[in-house]
Amino acid sequence: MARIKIDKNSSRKELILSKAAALFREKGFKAASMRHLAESVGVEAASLYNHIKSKTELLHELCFGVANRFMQKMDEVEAAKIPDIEKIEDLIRFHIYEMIHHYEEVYVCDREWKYLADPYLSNFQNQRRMYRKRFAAIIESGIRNKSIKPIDAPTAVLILLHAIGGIESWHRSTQKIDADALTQNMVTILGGGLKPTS
Amino acid sequence: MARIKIDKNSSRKELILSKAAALFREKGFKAASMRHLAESVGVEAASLYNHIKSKTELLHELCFGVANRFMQKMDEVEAAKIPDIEKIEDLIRFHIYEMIHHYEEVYVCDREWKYLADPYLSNFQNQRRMYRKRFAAIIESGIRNKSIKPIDAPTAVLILLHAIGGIESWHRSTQKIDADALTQNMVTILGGGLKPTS
DNA sequence: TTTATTCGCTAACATTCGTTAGTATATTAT
DNA sequence: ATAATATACTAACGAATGTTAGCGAATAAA
Repeated sequence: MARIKIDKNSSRKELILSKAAALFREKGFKAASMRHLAESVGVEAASLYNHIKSKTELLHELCFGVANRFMQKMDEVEAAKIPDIEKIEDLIRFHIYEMIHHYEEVYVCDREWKYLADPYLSNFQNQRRMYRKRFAAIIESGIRNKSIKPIDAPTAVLILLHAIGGIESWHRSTQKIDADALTQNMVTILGGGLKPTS
Repeated sequence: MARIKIDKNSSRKELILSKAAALFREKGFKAASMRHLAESVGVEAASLYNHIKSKTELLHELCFGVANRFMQKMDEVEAAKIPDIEKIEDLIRFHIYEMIHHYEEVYVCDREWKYLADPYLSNFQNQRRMYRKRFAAIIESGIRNKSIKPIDAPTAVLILLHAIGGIESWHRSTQKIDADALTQNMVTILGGGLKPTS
């Protein structure tokens, strides 16, 4: 009956959350069972409920943890006094950074949010819609001042966000180039597709 | 005890397959139950088994149906005597076309293949790896003859494929631009990111 | 040291799952 | 009309699921 081991600065709940992120990412939320999660934590399934309220709560916390970070970044970028194209590249770099350094949570947030229960589900969807609108607004501003090609902004946002989601494949790839090179390549290709062919 | 209604040129199994695609897309493979599927077909769950072998078989057929179409297209494109950049745009257009016109199956193939059981799983993963390799080879050829920017080809493939997967969001969007415009926008952005800034 | 609290355990629960067996009805072939 | 086949039904199965109750051990507070 050994207790869950914890480092300082991380509660038992946080340990469970991080194991849950890894498991949900690997198996998918529905396929991941509390008994699997318990095993990966090193404990019996029932014991988890001394720390968490439900399986869904884990998903809530993971999804909103990620969503909040992205919203905060968007606040910063909007407030910054830099050209639109730099704002976009800044956001792209942030997405890539998050995808690389908080891989499991970001992936889960991206692919498993549909299993959230209302009212969290609607809430999450609204946040996501809002984020994309704000992203598109930056692109549209760039189009108006001719620093970005005249394209359909929502489509561009869609492409950018999903393209970055593709790092998932990179992350599991065996022969991966280093993270900086990856970032540079992505910014080149994605940014290059936006700039006008002068 | 009314039988499943079928149009000519489509067997009962094909009807079940198409309903399964829609259901797996909406709920995810694990969350979609045979009882849900039965309901959407208009029949009791057990009755499905007069037409199919198992739930997993449905996933097999959906995934490999899609995968085979893409492989065949790749054969054609490789054999065509056109510039590399056109090959790539051709593939991009094909991906977009498939995503728009066979939305449910392509989406399921893209996101739910991990629930395939071996040996289908390994088989599918191999095909996928192979497809990307061939795609990357075209890009590398384009780089060698200077018609494409010197970028990391596998990264570019990753971006292209996932970007197109983003049409999923477009498909469910309320205010969607028309399909041709979407295609043109995507080709502009993605193709533009590859061409050298002359 | 005693007391209170945190936490992990076993056992069990009600559901839901994919699937099978067995039977009855509808359609097709003879 | 009769026989054969295809297909839908009800009922039930064993397994797996998320979760709760209740008990004892470990830790922290007094």
